[in-house]
Amino acid sequence: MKHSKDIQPHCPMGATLAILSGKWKLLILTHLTTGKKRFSELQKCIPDITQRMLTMQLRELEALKIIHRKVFPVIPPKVEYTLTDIGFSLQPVLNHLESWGEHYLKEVLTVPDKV
Amino acid sequence: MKHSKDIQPHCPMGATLAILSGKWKLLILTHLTTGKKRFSELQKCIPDITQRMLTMQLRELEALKIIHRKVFPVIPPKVEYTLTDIGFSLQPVLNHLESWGEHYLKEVLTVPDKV
DNA sequence: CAGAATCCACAGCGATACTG
DNA sequence: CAGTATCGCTGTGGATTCTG
Repeated sequence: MKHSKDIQPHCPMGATLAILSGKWKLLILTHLTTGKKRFSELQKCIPDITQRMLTMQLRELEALKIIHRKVFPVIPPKVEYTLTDIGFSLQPVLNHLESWGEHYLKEVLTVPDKV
Repeated sequence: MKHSKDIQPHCPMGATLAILSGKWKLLILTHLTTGKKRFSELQKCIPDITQRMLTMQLRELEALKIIHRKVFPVIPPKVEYTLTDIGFSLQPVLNHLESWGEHYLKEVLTVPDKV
């Protein structure tokens, strides 16, 4: 059991977490739900990410079959990223995560936090 | 923006992820959904975790108001951990995550992975 | 344009020993 | 029993430079 990236077929949670872990995957996924994006477009959407990280996370997501990478053999290079079917099926999950997050923040910020 | 632990009130996703990140939080949460547990009980439930890590993750979850820590001032010490209301509200989210994970694993393992 | 390669800092996690 | 304290490894992510 080296790190959390190892996906065991027996552990759905581990698989899910492997997909959601990483600092930028959520952002990338979110932006891809609005349609296909080129590498440079993603960079604009997520200004703080470096090329290196964007590349790495995209490759991971590709290996996990969450996104598809379409390379156009042209000069200058052009690559388009799209969600796969499985990738799209993540959307409701992400929404659920987000709506819970809102609920959580509201609750926690409401509680007077008695020390 | 140092690391992903920093929760911004504006980002529900970030909050949610901060809660789910960490190697053991899911396990701990899962075990606590079945009722209150003492420190030593959690250790038995999760044999591979070290005291240090168990302590750390529990403290994080406590700070995030996901669990409650009840200390009994007795000798020997006794501490009970329970889920807070917000902690309990996480359950459906976790189930959703898990069921998607199952779906995902089934799909991905099915696809012949054409290279 | 879309990356690959290299170098590096630091957070996460683990092992072990000690304590009220 | 339920923790601290200390040490160290390793992986993740960042900055920068180079390329087809």
